[in-house]
Amino acid sequence: MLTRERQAAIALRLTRDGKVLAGELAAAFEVSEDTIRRDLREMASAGLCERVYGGALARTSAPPPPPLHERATIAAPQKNALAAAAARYLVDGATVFIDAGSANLALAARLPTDRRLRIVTHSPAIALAVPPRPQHPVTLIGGRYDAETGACLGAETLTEVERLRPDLLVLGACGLDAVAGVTAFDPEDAAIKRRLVRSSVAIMVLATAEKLGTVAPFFVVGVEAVGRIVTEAAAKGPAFDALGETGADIVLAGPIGR
Amino acid sequence: MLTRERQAAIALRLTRDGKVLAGELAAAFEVSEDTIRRDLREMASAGLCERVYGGALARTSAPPPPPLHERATIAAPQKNALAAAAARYLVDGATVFIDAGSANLALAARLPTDRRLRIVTHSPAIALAVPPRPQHPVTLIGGRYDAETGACLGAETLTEVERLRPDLLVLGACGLDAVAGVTAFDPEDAAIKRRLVRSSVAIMVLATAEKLGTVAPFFVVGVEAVGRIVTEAAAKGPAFDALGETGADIVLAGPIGR
DNA sequence: CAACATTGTGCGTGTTCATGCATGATTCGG
DNA sequence: CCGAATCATGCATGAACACGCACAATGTTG
Repeated sequence: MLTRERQAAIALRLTRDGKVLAGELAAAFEVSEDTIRRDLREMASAGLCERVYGGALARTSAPPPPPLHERATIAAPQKNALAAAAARYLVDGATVFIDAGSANLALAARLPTDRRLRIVTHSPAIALAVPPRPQHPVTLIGGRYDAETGACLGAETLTEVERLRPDLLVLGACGLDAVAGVTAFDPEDAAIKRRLVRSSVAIMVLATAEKLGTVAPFFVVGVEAVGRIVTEAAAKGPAFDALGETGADIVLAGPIGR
Repeated sequence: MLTRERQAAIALRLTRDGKVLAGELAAAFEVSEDTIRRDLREMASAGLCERVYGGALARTSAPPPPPLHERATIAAPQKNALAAAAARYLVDGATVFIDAGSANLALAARLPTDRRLRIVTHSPAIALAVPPRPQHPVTLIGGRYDAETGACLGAETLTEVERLRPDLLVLGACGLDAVAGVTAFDPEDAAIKRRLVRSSVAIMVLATAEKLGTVAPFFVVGVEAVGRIVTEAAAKGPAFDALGETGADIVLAGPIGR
């Protein structure tokens, strides 16, 4: 029996019984308990189960996706490169709505200091990320705070958002696909995004390579409405080519220092 | 049995019974009381229970307010009387938005059968309460369901709501005061209510006696915007008199059979 | 083909953990 | 204020554990 095969069988038992015992598994698969423990350790570090004394438990509740400030630390170089590339398209004097998202957070942190930009956001993390400078005043839209998306959502936020007419919307995308368009994980988030799209003059999306070609459950807007997509050179592939045919202005971000 | 498993079982008993006894648990799980005490200590430090002499109590953080269908059973005769009085003001052919609330639920259940009324609501309970009749078509507005208020709230709901122009809004009021106006317990609920008020032609509020003169945290609309208030004869008092001076049409509901 | 790297496994060793018991302190109820 | 119940703490014990090492099977390179 292959190791991966055995681990898959353990995962099956986990979902079926909610727990597994190390000794039990060792007997069932005719391997030593050490091997089982190694399996469980591996699976736990991959987030497939919770390791406890005597065995392992199935991951209870929803596997909590890392909050925004943690997402910001993964693939940080790529996101900084995206932000640097996107920053070139922020025109002096514009009112820019920055949607929630880790790539957008990077943009907020490295706004070009040589241009005046009025920043509006419904994400507290982004509001905090903008370095305090007189040329970059920040307006934070409030509402019911949702830790998952890292933004304020709900009816109150929507009411505030619809009063805005930003020159540029830096839209966050949980998924970006030529056919499915921009999609989001949360229905409330998607509703806010849709409203933002309607009221914004121009739209720009920052998307790391792994977002391209992926689809999240809730539709926001088609790609044809997005004027500019900033992504990585590493993203080239079928999904990238399909996006290029939609007419959007695609900007490739290289390493920062280029 | 795994330690964590046992603690989960204890947590289950806690939520079910509200309390647990150390000796009882020791017998049930066939471990020493020391082990149970260790469990309870651990759980208490994790905030899962409150440690007391002899056992532990469930964390009484949020006292769960009774859901809508339970609130409907308290003061039911008064609410039915309000509903009967309010029903007289539903004009044939009107589109009526019925806001969430137990008094409004009573109204939905006893709509006058001799008039055609297009019912719109964002409360599933109210949609279900309307007896299925061809002259009373029901439109349910969706969104994120909130069990506390018994209605759909959030950005999606607001988006749908603002497309409506109902002839009459039967507004729910958590508090009704001559000075503070109509107020609500939930900010999201209040935001939806405000939008409904803006788009409705006429507004009617059903308020039991105990609502009069009370104030909830979130402002919805001043009393001057409410065209008709239906309340109980038993409500007469200072708060009632103050309301009368605002110019609203005050309707007193008597016992049903009068 | 031979030498080498990689991987999965089992075993030995020392460590950590869960548990029950003993002990003395604390709390409760009368 | 006293006895009984309950508790926290320390300790002993055995089970479960992580780690390092050896070995075999397999794949890789020269």
